[in-house]
Amino acid sequence: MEPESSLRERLIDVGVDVVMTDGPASLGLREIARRAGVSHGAPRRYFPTHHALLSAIARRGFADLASRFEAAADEDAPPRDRLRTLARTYLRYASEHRGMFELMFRHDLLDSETQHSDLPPLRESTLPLFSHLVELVARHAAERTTAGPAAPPAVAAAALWTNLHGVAQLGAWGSLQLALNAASPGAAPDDGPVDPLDRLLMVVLDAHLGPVNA
Amino acid sequence: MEPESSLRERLIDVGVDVVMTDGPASLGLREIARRAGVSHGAPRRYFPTHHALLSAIARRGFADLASRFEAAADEDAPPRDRLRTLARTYLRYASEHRGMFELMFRHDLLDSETQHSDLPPLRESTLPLFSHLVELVARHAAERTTAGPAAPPAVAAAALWTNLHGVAQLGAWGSLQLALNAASPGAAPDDGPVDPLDRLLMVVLDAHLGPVNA
DNA sequence: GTGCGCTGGTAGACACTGTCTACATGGAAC
DNA sequence: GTTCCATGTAGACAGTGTCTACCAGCGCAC
Repeated sequence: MEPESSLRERLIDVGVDVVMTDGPASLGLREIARRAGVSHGAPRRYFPTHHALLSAIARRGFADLASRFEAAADEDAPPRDRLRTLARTYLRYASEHRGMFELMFRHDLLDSETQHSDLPPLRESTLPLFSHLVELVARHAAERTTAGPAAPPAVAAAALWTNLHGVAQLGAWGSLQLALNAASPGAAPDDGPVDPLDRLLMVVLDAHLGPVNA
Repeated sequence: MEPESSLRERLIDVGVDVVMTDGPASLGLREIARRAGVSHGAPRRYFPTHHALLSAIARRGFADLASRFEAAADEDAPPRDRLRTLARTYLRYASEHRGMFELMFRHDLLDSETQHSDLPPLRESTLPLFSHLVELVARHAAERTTAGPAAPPAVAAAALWTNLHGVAQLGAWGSLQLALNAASPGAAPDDGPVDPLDRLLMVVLDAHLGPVNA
């Protein structure tokens, strides 16, 4: 029923499906072609190289993530709440779409610089998100009345962003759970009233945005 | 002159050299064997699989990093200073040994779980560092007199660690510089009196450890 | 209507990879 | 002096990404 779903889109669809279920290791060019039901040379008509196809798949991931941010945004909420849901959305995406998230930051598999049609290069995909983050952080800082030479919003936002990314990355690897369990052996794996990663997120937000009761 | 530098060690040496200069993409099994001057089947005598050899190379990286921490440690300095040099050491290592750092966290290339001789599995390589971090964070928190229900040291340390890792990762990719430049277009690439990444590090430390003048 | 060219896909070759297996070779133990 | 084992060689195998030649349709000028 889809209007002439040209092979180009079908290849990306298949790739998205593969990376979601089996991870980037299964994203071979021939494998994608096989699952799409075409010969191994067919993708070449639309993507000059393997990396180009993977980049198109990753682009879907960035677009998906951005749409989740939009869907979860509540324009009327105070900046701090908006930042919290933004952070939660980021971490949820990373943990629920582990394979895609991994691909999105595997710059050795992507053409990060070159642009293929009239789209901007992949590396700039996170820029709109980042500027949004900067704006929210700036508004939050403006509302807080604590004095002191606050860091420029861009730097503060970068600090928060890198922290979220680090949590996502190390959490996806499992190192985080390992380290936390090793450091607090008293607690059972998940007997606490709250998910340990969620507790970590609260600490992270408190660190970058100040305690909630200030 | 080396006393019977058995091929096992030589392969690791060559691998370390390769990953330092050309990155993990050039760490093919046959490529390493070629540069070591042996046939492509030789490594199999010492490493049952390609991933095992890569894991041994990554292990060198973790050991190197740990020794740098030891070398830079000043036992008598206050916890906050020690944390700062630790953070600096981490980020310096990541930026100066980009390829090795990348390999160390490419779990798809490593045998993170299995142990090969009597060594602990690779995934636990960061545990000593982390417990050290927990200890320093705890001591720092104890010295600070600000009241409030501080987070448990393990969680606070995890928050700091993930932040450092995120800075290292996104910094290595270049996204950080891109984002910061895009957000503050007034500043020339490097006209500030201080390296932008260093400034970011200061903000990160302030966020997790409290402002320096408290 | 009959060629023409072009678009979109096929199929095979090439060099390369990691793994496996059969085979040399050399030195030490008995 | 012979056997045995450790160490390395060399070839095969399936698989990869890329490149190139080919080929089936199809619209379209003439």
